[in-house]
Amino acid sequence: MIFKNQYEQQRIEKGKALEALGKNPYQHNIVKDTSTKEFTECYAYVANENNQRDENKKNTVVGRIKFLRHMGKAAFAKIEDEHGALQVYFSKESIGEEWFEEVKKLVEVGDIILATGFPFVTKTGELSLHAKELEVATKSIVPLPEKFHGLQDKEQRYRKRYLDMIMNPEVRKTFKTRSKIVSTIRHFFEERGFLEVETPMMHPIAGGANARPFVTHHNALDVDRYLRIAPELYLKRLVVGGFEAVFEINRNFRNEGMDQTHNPEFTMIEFYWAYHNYHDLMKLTEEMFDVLLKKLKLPKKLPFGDMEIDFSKQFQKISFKDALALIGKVPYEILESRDAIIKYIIDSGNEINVKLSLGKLWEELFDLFVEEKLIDPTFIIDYPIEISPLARRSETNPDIAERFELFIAGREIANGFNELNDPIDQYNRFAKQIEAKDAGDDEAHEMDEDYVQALGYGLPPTAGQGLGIDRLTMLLTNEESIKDVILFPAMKPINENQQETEEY
RNA sequence: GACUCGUUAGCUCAGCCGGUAGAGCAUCUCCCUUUUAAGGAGGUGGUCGAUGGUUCGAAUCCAUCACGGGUCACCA
Repeated sequence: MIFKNQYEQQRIEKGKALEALGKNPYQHNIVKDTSTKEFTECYAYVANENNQRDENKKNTVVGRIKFLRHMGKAAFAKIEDEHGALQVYFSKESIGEEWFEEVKKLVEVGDIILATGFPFVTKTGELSLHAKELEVATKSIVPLPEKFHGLQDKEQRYRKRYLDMIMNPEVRKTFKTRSKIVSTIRHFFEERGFLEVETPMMHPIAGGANARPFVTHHNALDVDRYLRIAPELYLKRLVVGGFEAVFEINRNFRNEGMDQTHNPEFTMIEFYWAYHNYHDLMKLTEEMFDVLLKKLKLPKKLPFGDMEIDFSKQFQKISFKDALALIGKVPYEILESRDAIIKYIIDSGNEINVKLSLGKLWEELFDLFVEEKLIDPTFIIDYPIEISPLARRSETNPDIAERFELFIAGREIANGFNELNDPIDQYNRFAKQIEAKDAGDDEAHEMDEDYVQALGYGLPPTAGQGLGIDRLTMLLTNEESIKDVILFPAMKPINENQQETEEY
């Protein structure tokens, strides 16, 4: 039996008692004509009326009881709906003696009630609804957590997000903001002529990023499929096909560790823009942040944790190499020497794999000395080619990719580049990845011949970018854990031995 | 994966120099017709995350396991 504790049993009995009185504890066809927010806004004038009430008005409000105070022959219930809260007053006199006595016994915190009556202001000055009718819309069986401290336990908050939402209104606010972020971005791209598309989530080859994929099996075809780690290669196929500006906002899946900034499924927007370059992308990204801050009514000096992020100036642009020297304070003169870099890293008290190539060592230096210092929005440009397998090579410097990443608050937020569209070069880079894979790098890209084939038909000059929606949301809602911006974050199932499977 | 902290009533927590459990809120029974975490009186409720061990005796000490938080690693 699921509802086995004494409180739940008691509440089930109360539901039955309501039924015995001819009151369905799970009504459906109830009519609500006013939200708590509309009620408080509409009747603000009542405070100025002579007797502090307007008995000519009649409204029906529905909400979940969060507080309930019985005072003998009268009672106050604070009800909450999606947009606000309202105090409902009812008494023996107002709803009838018999029903009042039943309500006293059978209605409690957690229940969803419907109250009909007129607006008035209490002695203490709170605009309230004076109920003439009171009905139970939904009887709640499981008691709510304590009213003052609410639900604190993070595990319960993530596992039972619905309860978290009932108890913590700011959680609802965060997810509304997330929704607004997504819709703002969607409109931003649509307005600029981008076409939203949906590409496969199940891939025969996991490509477009360096990550371990989830594997599943398609029975009818008897083949394994990989949950996508990135939509990149499909979106670029669409550009080959003639869509010159496309975007997709959807989930990626990566079979890796979880922490404050990583969830196995996370949301990305990727967009591809033919006949544009990565400088256009950076400009577009700045515009997008501008629009986002305006839409969300956020200040240009955005607080985040104990930082303040300055969006009032143009985003800084600095090359990868300059960032190492100027921001990371790594001496310029060691940057061309693998041995010198290795020595520098070890001397600074860090461990390093001495087999790494120069490009990978630069990446290590960046992660160690630069990334966390990039608080205000900063584009790092001109990446080493060998850590950019899908990016176009610079015409002036073959070691450099025409690529940027955007960092804010010490974190990577976006990654964009001019797309590699030379099919032969792409084939060779895949081949190199295969070698790495054979050498034991299980995150190296796989050969995707169909993709190379697509490039063979001609991918126009195109710039493409990916931006993590979850991390963006963290930034704009000032949340420090990705779990706080994902409605149902990944959690380990509770041990089966401890679960009961008795029948109800 | 490593380290670390945590898991006690429905919820929030105390107890942890070993002697088989406490508070507040909630719930139950009363009183109370303008309360704001309402108030007053009295009650119910817990195999102290699980399994072993040490001990005359374990919520408390030890070990293993489960789940969670944090840090690190992995990971863009």
